Amino acid sequence: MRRQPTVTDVASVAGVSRQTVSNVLNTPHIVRAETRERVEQAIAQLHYRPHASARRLRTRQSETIGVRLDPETDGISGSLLDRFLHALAERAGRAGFRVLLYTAADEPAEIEQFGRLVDGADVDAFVLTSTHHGDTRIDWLIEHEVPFVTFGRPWGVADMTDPEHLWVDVDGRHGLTLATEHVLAAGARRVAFLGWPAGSGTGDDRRAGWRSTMEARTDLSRDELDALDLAVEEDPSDGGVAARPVATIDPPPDAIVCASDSLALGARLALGDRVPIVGYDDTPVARALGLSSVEQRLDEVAEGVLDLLIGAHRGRAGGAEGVDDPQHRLVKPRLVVR
Amino acid sequence: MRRQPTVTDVASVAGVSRQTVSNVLNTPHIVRAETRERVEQAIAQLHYRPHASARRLRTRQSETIGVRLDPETDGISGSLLDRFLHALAERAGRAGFRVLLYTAADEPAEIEQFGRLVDGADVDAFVLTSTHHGDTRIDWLIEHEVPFVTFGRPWGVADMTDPEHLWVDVDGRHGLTLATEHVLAAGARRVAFLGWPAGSGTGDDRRAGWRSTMEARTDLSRDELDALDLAVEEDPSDGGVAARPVATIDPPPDAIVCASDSLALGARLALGDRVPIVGYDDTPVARALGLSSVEQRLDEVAEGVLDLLIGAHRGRAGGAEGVDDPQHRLVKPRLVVR
DNA sequence: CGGTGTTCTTTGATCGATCAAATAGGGCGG
DNA sequence: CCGCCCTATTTGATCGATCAAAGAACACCG
Repeated sequence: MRRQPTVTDVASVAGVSRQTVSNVLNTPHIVRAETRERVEQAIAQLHYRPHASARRLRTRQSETIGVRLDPETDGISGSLLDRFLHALAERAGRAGFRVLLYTAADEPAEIEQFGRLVDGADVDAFVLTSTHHGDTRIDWLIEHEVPFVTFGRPWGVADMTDPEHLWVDVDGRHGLTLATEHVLAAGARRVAFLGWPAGSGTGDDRRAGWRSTMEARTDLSRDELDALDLAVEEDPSDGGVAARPVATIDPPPDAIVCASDSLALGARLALGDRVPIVGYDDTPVARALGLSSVEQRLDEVAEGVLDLLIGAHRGRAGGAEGVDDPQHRLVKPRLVVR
Repeated sequence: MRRQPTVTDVASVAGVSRQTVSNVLNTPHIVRAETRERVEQAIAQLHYRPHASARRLRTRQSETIGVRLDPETDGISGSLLDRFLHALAERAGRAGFRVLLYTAADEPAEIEQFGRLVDGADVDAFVLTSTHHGDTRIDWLIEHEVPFVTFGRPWGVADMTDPEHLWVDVDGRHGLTLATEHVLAAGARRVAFLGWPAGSGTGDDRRAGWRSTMEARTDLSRDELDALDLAVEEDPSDGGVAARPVATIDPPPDAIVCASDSLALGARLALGDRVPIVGYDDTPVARALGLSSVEQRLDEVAEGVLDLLIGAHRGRAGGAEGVDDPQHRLVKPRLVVR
């Protein structure tokens, strides 16, 4: 590893000054075309690459996004974060950003990390993935004016439209509408929903998608719907036992739409392939079982996250033109039919 | 975000010079205890944190490890990388290192990334995860003297003991020995192996574990063993169809040990729970199905990777004392019994 | 008391880039 | 031909830390 060339080296080869080289890299339009070309040749000839740390020291921007890697590796949906990360890293790379990982055991530890990463100019924005109501991390970030975007809506009522809190989320309600309409169109009438107990924002949102579709498209009574609405506590290591209740619905439902692939797997183990089942997340499990599943468009989520972040980063909120709510974005999921 | 305090601020509060503050942070033992204490108080009082980019510019070390996020999100074992990453990020954090993600569509693109990240002083070492025989990335890194460690052995014969190529891997052979002995101890005699076609280093290694155990512990003939040795091409989206051949073994085996949880899922779908099945990787799928599975100790792998990297980083190879081969480390997996 | 180490601390230079302000080179109207 | 403006380029200072070497303080000895 011999010494890297610097702007000064490039400058002397091109017969210009340091600053002109810098201008070619950062504000090419102010450099005369002919000069620019000479500099670019010198850059190519020397294989010059700017020294990122030096630039960051001066500009006070790291162009790096911090993402916490969740400790939760249990649950079949674990690979979701993985896919999201991949989409994020890829798009970030294209936009000239890097993604730095960090871990933290709990919220105070994570806030400690925020401080370290921000003060050290390692990171200039964060993406939070597992947010919850009353999240102290969000308060800290807002208070310290550190840009951030969350993947996931804040389910507290007032927070949802807070313009300081940028978020991107997937429209789970719409996802379950798609799933439910799909099985209805295939001839089912009594479609059951297998989800989690009320109280989780995400779960309730998905349930609402099923319920509203059933109300609109079928003539089932309120009681009949209640009987088809199953809520189970999920335990990733129970071998699908939690989903057993689906087998007790009497008479058996024509189809089942689930709030997760993990629940879908449980239903599949309890019922075999007699009843059509639709999962949620389109994980490898759904693929392996040949189940239809609602796919979260993680690439679009990642794109949204970056749009919002770059918008905020540039001082103004919002990215794409013509979007009604430039601080928040709801991505429509897609049904993968198998 | 008001101006961060700098070493100079700390110095003036503590009544010492910049360099003394720097010494307190980097080489505390050369500072007199009394002075050190005063400086530490000033640091705490001002909430001073060193500016990482400034330090990196001067020291030419980023204390950051680059890891590529694999595009392959298919396959049930997808979450493996996720778990590895988490373990790596966590341990790296403790050792004062950061983990930077990058993506690349193919090998040339990845090598391009190497250049960018190294020249920009963003990263000073890499961890490679999906290596293959004749990997050009490895040649590049060795040629450019960039430290790296691979998770996974190079299966080429000569490469395996190359002292320039540090690697950590999991002893898959041992894993299948554990799995096979487990089902034998439970009373099985004719234990089948469900794996991939010969040619993949990892797959052959696992097969060898099964085969050698069967040869040592049972009186089955060579032909009988061949009949129990199944190799199938795996396609993550086939709904477990690839594994169907397990149902055709005649007479049916007493148990099946698999080269992956994904294959185990296929076997499970083909055979139901009549036959004990042992998977590999201990993914959420195995947990959900209640299957025993061989667990790769990813935390130990991550630890090994860091040991080797830090060793190489400090100029001498190797980490822990008393390890016979300081450039390579083989982690013993563990059988999770369910 | 001067010389000679030791130990601890300070000073000046530097890493590689960008910022801010100054300078050169035209073009053009008066 | 001068003055003015505009554009393209250069110069000096700076970001926040560490390196290398010089300086101060003190003890010990002949």
